[in-house]
Amino acid sequence: MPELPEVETICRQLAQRLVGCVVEEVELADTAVLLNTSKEELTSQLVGRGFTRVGRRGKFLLFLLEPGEVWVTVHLGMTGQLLLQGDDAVSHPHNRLVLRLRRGQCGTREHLVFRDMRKFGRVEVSQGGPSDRLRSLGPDAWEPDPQYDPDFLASRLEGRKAPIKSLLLDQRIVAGVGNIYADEALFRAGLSPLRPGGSLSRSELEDLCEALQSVMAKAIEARGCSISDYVDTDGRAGSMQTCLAVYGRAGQTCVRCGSTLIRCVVGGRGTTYCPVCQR
DNA sequence: CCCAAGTCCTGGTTGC
DNA sequence: TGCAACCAGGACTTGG
Repeated sequence: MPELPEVETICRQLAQRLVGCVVEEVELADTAVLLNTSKEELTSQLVGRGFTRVGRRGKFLLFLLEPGEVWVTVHLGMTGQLLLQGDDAVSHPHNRLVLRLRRGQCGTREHLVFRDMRKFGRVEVSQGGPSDRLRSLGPDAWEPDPQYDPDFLASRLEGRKAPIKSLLLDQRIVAGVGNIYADEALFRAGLSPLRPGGSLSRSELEDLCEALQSVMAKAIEARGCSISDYVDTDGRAGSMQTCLAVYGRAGQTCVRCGSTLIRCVVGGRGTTYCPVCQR
């Protein structure tokens, strides 16, 4: 389940290892991964161009290729993986797209593999800028985004009656939060996931802001959370799953007060929280 | 058979 | 009354 920390981990790896590689060949195994992009467009825009920059916005990965400012925007969906493999790359039933690359003039061969079991991931090619889908995103729920602060959160939550958990998952409000870190941040902030978004006080908003930042920072440090399918570009798991206080722990005891953690459904999403610590 | 996930879409409701 | 904003729920996908 790639959320902001998992995508950031992948982004950092690819920024180091993908820049300087030129696309030699495109192997598309499933046209359904393409969004607003034809198979012909994918090939003609990528072959012969080189990666010059790798970035992230929310849960989206952004790749800039030159010459001609060609952008590739990737969303990993639920189970998407981006793997960087050498000549030992092998075919796999869930490989959707493979870019065969060459590093430098006569350098080594690499393969950038987009693998996705559940088929929710998407790849989009565009010129002059990344995907239009980025336009509706709120600021990243993480420190480096200067727009992200309690004031902004307050303005977006004012008057909202939907549960705060659902609003945190709305990428138009803040970007990068998924089901795992929404539950974890609400636990850290001592807030019930069921609270109407507009009912949070100023100090509660500050706590929530701080909780999101601290949980994101810790998860990035742990190189992500490997609950089900997530791995980094080398296929290695992260370690954040061992640090989770509530997600996946329904029926177990609260690490803070010892009460039994409750599971319920909020906005159609499984939600775990402590009925004593979170009010 | 149902569950999990993230995003998009739809249809119904609320509030100005 | 009309309209936009809001909210809930379903579709999509497939292995466990």
